[in-house]
Parts: sequence; structure tokens; C-alpha cells
Amino acid sequence: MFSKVRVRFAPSPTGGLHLGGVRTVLYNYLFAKKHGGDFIVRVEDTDQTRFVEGAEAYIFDCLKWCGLEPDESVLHGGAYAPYRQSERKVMYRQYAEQLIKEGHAYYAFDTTEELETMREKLKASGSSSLQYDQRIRMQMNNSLRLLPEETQALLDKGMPYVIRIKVNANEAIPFTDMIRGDIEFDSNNVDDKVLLKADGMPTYHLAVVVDDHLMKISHAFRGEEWLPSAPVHILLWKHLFGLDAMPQWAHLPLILKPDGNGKLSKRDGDRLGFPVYAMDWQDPVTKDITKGFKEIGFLPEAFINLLAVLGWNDGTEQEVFTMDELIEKFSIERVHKAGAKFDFEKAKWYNHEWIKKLPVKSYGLRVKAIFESNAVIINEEEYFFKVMELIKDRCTLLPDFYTQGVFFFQSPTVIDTDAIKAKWDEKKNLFFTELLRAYQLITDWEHAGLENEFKEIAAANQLKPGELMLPLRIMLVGGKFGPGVFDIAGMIGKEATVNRIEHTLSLLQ
RNA sequence: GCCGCGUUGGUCAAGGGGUUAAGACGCCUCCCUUUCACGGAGGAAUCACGGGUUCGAAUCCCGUACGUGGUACCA
Repeated sequence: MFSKVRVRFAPSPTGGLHLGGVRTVLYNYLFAKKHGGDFIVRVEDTDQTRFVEGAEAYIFDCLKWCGLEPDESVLHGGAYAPYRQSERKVMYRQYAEQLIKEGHAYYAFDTTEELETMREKLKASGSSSLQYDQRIRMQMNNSLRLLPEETQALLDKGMPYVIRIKVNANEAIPFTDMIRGDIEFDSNNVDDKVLLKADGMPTYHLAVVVDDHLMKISHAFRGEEWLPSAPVHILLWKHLFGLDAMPQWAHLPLILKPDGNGKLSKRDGDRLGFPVYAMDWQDPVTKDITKGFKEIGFLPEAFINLLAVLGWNDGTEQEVFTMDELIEKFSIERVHKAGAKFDFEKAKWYNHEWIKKLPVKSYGLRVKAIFESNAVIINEEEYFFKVMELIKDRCTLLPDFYTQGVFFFQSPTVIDTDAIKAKWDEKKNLFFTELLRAYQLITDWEHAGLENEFKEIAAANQLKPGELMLPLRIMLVGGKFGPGVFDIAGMIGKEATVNRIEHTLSLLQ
């Protein structure tokens, strides 16, 4: 029916880009790329009261970092511009008026106070539904109840109004969801949603349907929170453009809090100590910064990977996927129906896998920046990459390269002498003094020679090498961690090795 | 309250009438490693409950419970 797959992500620029949002983008993107289609980003900024400065640009930055570039958007242009709903304002009214003309919508003049009174009355009467719907609309101040002349008079007078959809009673509204299968709503439970607000802006309900039509969207994927309003959209499609032209729907499962109940929110991240946004988000008013996955040291490949498998898998045991593999293997039908609790431990595991999998050079610049922000200047790149290669198995997040690797670039600032003090004695002191002399004479400074020399002197002093390795490590590294101790000595060179041994020896006096 | 959607170990999950109910994260034990990791070998841990249907139900049906979303001139 559709010649081309066209999908869209429709964010509201109101703040940071949430994990769930990125996953929605991802699934849209994968589906589009798999089917040779287009991925469109349309900014849904119809609520001017919630506009947040900088949020739109931030969203595009996040998409770029994730490698999810749109084919058409505010930023990328395209044949269906503008891609910002506030700039499309004039296009929506005609559809709302068409609906009125055909008897599928009406003018409503009720004030906020009147609506509140209505709901309170319904509540007091023990009504099961508090909605503005076919049961109560004839008691309200709208063009359905008013005489045509009365309505016209109010309109002429400039009385503020909204346009509401008129949902008929006793009608079945069925549709097929690509993830959930056949779903049927009873129109008696669907309320007369506002389509056009008093300020002339459309609500989401009118805007999605009109824009999806105008932009020739073939498949519409969105979060599960939209499922209850799907019948309104279906009705709108039916009246406006025909059900045959309607995109295929898929309602994605939610990402839930790791502990308790509910949808994962920014607050949960703050509370539990992990990010919820893709990148750092600074609130333009309060100036508060909310941490992002990028900034705490995630690789975009890992971020995409972990999001992809949160609610989807390809049916095999594979868990680590490149973007290309995801594009090849993704299928919307295999997306889960149930929400998934977010597990930060598993998220970190993915990053660890990707740190090991990718060539260190591909993310070396970011690691270098971390060193430099800690006042460690990297001059020799080749040496830096060698160090990264040596320690990457020990790193889960990018800043771990710093803690695992600083001592390759400068003497340890804290030396855990407590770890060796208890068993320290004159014999060991003698051994290291002797080792120092021997090392100073070595001209061919490399791993194997250093280890041989070490063992020979130990044997000569009737000491077990095992008792001496830890002290050496503490001297060079400062603590009980890091790669093989002679690898380290080989890397940092003669001068640094000798200096660090001397320094610790003096501390132990 | 009402309406919708869901429910396989602690978490992510495969499996959709007959399986010893995969795998991964995390946890524990051991091996490797004279550190910490990586890697390897094991272990504990699951079909929400109750009724059906069936020779046989994690799988199909109905209830219940629980979870979750919606119930705005927000998206």
C-alpha cells in the first residue's frame, strides 16, 4: 500500500532526552533503515507554556552522538518542511473545521471553571467516568446543545472556544498493533478530546494525525502511554483521510524503575546513582545539570546496544550487536509487550564489552580528555594507546582508564605502604637496595630482563619472588591493582622505576 | 473509581501443547593469574494464583491477584 517506509520520532522540546525516548528513536530508525525508508524527526511544540530554551538543539545533539541521524528534520531539511509544529499552526484549523462541517466535531465554550464544576458534579454523583463525553456533552456549553444562531453569536462576539471531537456512543473501534495484535476499544469509554485549543494551536491528537498524513508516514511507533488515546487517532483518521491511508501502529513497552514501581524517571536516576538522559542536560532556568550516559563514560555503541535489547532480542543467544547488525536483524514483531525494569549493572556490562571490542583509538580522544581534565597532559600518543590497550580489560566506564592508568604518566600520589608494612623487614630492604643498583646498570630496559634480574637477586638473597612482587607493585602503582608489574616497569622506563622504588624505600624507613 | 495493556529466576530474557524450562547480568565456589581484572569450569535461583480444555499445559480459555499506563485547552 505504501511505496516507501517513512517513520517519525516526535519529541516535545521540554527537557532532557530520556532513555525511553532514545529507544523509541532507535526502533524507528532501525525499522526505517532495514526497509530502506526515511526517518523523520518532527518537533511537537504545540504547548507553548512548556517550551524550554535549548531543548530542541540538545535533542539533535543526542541523536548525533547516538548515530541516529534523521533523513528529514528541522535541522536536516526535507520535502515536507516545516518540521516544527508551531510553524505549521495555520495548517490544522481547516481539518478541525472540516470535521465540524461533517458532524464529527463541535465548538465548545466551556471555561476551565465550568469544566472543573462538571467533574466535581460527576464525582459527587458517583459516576464511574469523569470525562467530557457523549453522556454529558448535552449539558455543556457547546455548539451541539446551542442553537446554530447562538453558536454563531458567540463566535462573532469573539468568545474563546475549543474544538472537540464528537465520539459516537456504542461504536467498536478496532485496530491492529504490530506488537500487541488486534485491539478493540469501546467508543463509550472514549471522551470528546480537544482537537484545537483556544489559542488556535492543535493538541497532539489533531497534530499527529494531520502531520502523519501530510508527511506520508507509513508506520507510527510510540510509547505505550499513547495506547489509551489511540482510538481518538483512529477516529480522526477514519473521518479525515480514511482508514486505508492510516499508518500501522506499534506501541512500545515502557522502561521501568529498577526497584519499586513505575516508569523510570529522572528522579530515579538521581536517587539510585545512574543517568537517565543520553547526555548532560542543563536546565536553563535553575542551571541544574542532570548527568548523561555520554558524560559518565558510556560509548555510544554500548548505549545503543543496551537500549536495543531492553525489550527486544533476535531469538538467538546473541547480545552484543553493532548498529549494522541491529538494522539487519531488528523486527518490530519481536518487541516485547511488557515493560522492562532498567538494570544499570547490565548497562555497565555492555559498556565493558564495547570497550574491549572496539579499537582503543576509536575512543582514545575522549579518554585523553579525561586525563587532561585531571591535569595529566598526554604528549606521546603511541605510548598512550599502548597503555590503553594494556588496561582496557579493567575498564567499565571511560573514566576508569584514568584511575587504572594514571601511574603510567606520573608517580602515584598516594602509596599504600600499609599493604606491605606488616611484613617489611631488613632483608627486603636490602633486596630492594640491591635491585635498585642492578636496575640502574641495565641498558636494555625491557620486561623479560627486568624480571630475570629481579628473580636472580631474590634467589641470591634467599627470598621468594612472591613476597617481593607486591611491594614492587605498591612502589610503582601505589596500590594493589594494574597489569603485570614488569610490564609496568618496562613501560614507565628506567628513571621512573628507579625513582619510585627509592621514594617508597624512604617512606618505609 | 473507571478504561486499556501486561505477568517465565533478584534483573534482562528464549521457549507459544510433550524440553533435564536456553542464554546473559548480578551473586557464590573453584581454576588461571605471586595484585586487580580478563578468561575458563561449576553452583544457588523461575513459569503470579485458582479453575477449566486436554492423555498431557509455562504454552489454549475463564476468573482472581498484582504490576503498569491513561483518565488535561501536556505530550
